[in-house]
Amino acid sequence: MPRKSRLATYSSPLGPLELEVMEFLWASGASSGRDVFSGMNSGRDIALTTVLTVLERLAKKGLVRKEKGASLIAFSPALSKEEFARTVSQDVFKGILGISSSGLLASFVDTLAASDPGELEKLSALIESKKKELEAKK
Amino acid sequence: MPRKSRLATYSSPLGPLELEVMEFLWASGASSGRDVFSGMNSGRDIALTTVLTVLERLAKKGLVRKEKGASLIAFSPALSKEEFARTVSQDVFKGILGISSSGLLASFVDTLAASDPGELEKLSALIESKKKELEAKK
DNA sequence: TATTGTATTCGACATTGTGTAGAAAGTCAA
DNA sequence: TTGACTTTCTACACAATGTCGAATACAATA
Repeated sequence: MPRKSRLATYSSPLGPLELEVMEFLWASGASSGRDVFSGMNSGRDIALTTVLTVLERLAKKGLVRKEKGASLIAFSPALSKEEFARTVSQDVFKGILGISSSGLLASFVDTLAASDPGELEKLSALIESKKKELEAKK
Repeated sequence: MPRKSRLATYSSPLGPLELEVMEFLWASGASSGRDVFSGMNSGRDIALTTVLTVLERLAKKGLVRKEKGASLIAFSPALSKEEFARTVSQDVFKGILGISSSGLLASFVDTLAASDPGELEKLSALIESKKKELEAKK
């Protein structure tokens, strides 16, 4: 029997190149394939068609919108960077929580602190308001 | 140029079958290949060798230890479920933080609250102690 | 010892996702 | 019509994973 689906736990929706393309689109908004191609100054030496293919696949995944502009076709992100991150992290968290929640929190706090200590404050605030929210619901 | 590495962002170390095997090992501790095979009552109809192969690959990845017991070879998890989750989440968090931190926190809190509200308290505590720790370092 | 019945290892094939890109077809202005 | 550029098609490569059968190794036994 062939394989059914992809990973059950932490979905990994994008490869490096795909992510690079998305980054460009998030930064620049609607762009033609060529724009993306020349704009993405990845160290690499990629062919135009490679970028086009990636764009196409991204569109198939619903991450990019493809619209015919005046003459050229324009590609634009279907989700903002934040929405995307949110969607992905939602899945990821669920997957990891499914495996084990203990230790996870500590890990999260550590990583966050290492990357941007200021965020700890925000997180505190979020927790407080979430707690209130839960109280209210009760 | 061929591809270099796997996903740059959220590594997804295990497939569904592999995870199933790990779950079994975490639950049962050291087991022979056959034990795993018959113990994993996955709905599926898998061959013994399939399980063996997975076990083998898991061993190659360092997630499973392979030891010759009395007669049979025994496989045991090289990391506890918690250690594993911690390792994975570390990577995952970093990946996602790299993409976008805003929204991520809210998402995390939401997911956590939905899965186990009690954990919010723990998280608060962790943040507090982390903040103190950072203070001290300064 | 030769036989039998597992245990373990090897090598293979299939599928999917991603990187990569040339060939072909389409479009439009000069 | 021609030429340059755009867009689509088709294809190859490679890694990860699921999936096994064949071959080999072994150990207890007839």
